[in-house]
Amino acid sequence: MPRRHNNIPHPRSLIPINKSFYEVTPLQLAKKLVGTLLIRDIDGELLVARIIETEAYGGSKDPASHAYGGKTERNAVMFRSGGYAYVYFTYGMHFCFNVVAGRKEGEPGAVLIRAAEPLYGIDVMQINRKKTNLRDLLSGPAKLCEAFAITRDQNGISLDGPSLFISPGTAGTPLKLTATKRIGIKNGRDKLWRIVEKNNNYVSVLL
DNA sequence: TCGCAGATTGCCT
DNA sequence: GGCAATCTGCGAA
Repeated sequence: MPRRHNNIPHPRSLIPINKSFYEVTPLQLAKKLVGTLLIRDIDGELLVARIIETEAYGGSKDPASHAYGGKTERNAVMFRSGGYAYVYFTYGMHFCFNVVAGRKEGEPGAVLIRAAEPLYGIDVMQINRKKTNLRDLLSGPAKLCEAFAITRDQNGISLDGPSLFISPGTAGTPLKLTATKRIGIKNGRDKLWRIVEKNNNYVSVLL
């Protein structure tokens, strides 16, 4: 059972975070995004989850980033200013959802949303995932996309609603974060750019 | 609980 | 043609 969050407002009252929130470096944004709420509205069906694990990519020189080596059609969204969704397809069957970071157009950077804690619309997530186990519902970037029905169609959209946006949630409350090495990459392994919320009962298995 | 193999498309060299 | 910011099922311990 996920623990309860009594301090979280009703989902219908959630509003998108200001664009300026995203106008920082990828690493800074990766830390800021932990504890915020990801909201998805699919034809009136509301899904809400609390982000608990992220990874930073990009900056000026990061060999693990899709933007390393220059701009292509695939990674073009990463070169925009902050606050856009960068969704890519990988391993022939999975989508991954990123939040573009940065103030200036032309400087690539993004934060991969790796895991979240389901709060509202759990039944819809279970249907989308074809799984009922709560612990496995959003415990990975591709799982999260499947549960939230995020596909190529969401690539490049602005994260200020209404179908997909991020809300402050418990942001501002002090959180205990752990920085570790990033998962599933070949280059740039030295960087501790994976951010995980510590002492989270729901996701402690991921550490 | 842990580790490994297989799935399967498209991007980039 | 190689390989990827992954997940799942299965078998072993």
